[in-house]
Amino acid sequence: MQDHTRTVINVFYTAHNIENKIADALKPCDISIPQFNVLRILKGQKGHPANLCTIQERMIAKMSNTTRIIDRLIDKGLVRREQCPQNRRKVEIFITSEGVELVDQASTAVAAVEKEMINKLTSGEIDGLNTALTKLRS
Amino acid sequence: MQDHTRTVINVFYTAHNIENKIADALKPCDISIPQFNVLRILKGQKGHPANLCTIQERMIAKMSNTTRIIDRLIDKGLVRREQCPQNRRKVEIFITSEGVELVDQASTAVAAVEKEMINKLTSGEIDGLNTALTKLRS
DNA sequence: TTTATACATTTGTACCAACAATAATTGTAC
DNA sequence: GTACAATTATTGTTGGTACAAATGTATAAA
Repeated sequence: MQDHTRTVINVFYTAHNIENKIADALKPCDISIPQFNVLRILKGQKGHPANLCTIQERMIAKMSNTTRIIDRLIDKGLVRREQCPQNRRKVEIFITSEGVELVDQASTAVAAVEKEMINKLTSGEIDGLNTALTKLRS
Repeated sequence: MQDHTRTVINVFYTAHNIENKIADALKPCDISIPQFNVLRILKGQKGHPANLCTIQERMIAKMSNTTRIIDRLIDKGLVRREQCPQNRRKVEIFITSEGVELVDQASTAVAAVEKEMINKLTSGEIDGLNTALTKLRS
């Protein structure tokens, strides 16, 4: 296999591996990674609601999917959706108290997994990794 | 945001970005990345067929999904499926001449994208990246 | 004011992935 | 040789993602 292919596969494989570990950590909370991300963004709003637009900007996925991810969070009672009174095109998403409780629990579990992985690298290696990844995308 | 979270997101974001670039390169060939991977494995068999098992081992996806990915390649006339005469539980997958032609074309396009990205890094950076990624998974 | 354009979100379609359950075949123990 | 387990592949279900088209609302232009 050629050098460039090997490195690309390494990035894929690692990302996939990390995703699996985080998904496993979220399993007791019964939420997916995208659902966790939405909850985390909403919690960061500190009580204020967020439009779909705002949520979308901070997620990797496309807008059209954000609607459906939120549908599932509503089914679970973790968020609430209301039409924005100032601009009725917009929709405001609120996190519920159940949602806050769950995202706190989930964050602890995810942070533990992340730390365990990152601790395998020196701080120099972490810097190098971040620099290389950013260059790859540029 | 904490350091470990930032690095994990960087890996995700980069992997996603690379996937998008490769998927775009495959668009003219009208195949997805998993479909391309199956074709590449079959071409590597150099004329011999491969069981689902064998294909599965070299892919990230689960067995159950490999069946359906191959269904789509059959629809496009790129591969053929036959029951293995020695062990009728097994299924042999053959690549067609149309499949070989397409995978050659696709490989060229993908390799170009990969090279363009990797060329942004020095060979030292590539080594460091590979080492760091492998450590992350270990 | 009517028309056009842009914005914010939703819906439809096709594909991929994880997981569980099932079917068919083969291997093994007795 | 029959009962049971293991292997190989398929199917069903749920959730995620990309892309295109559609809906409803707001704003600007004629």
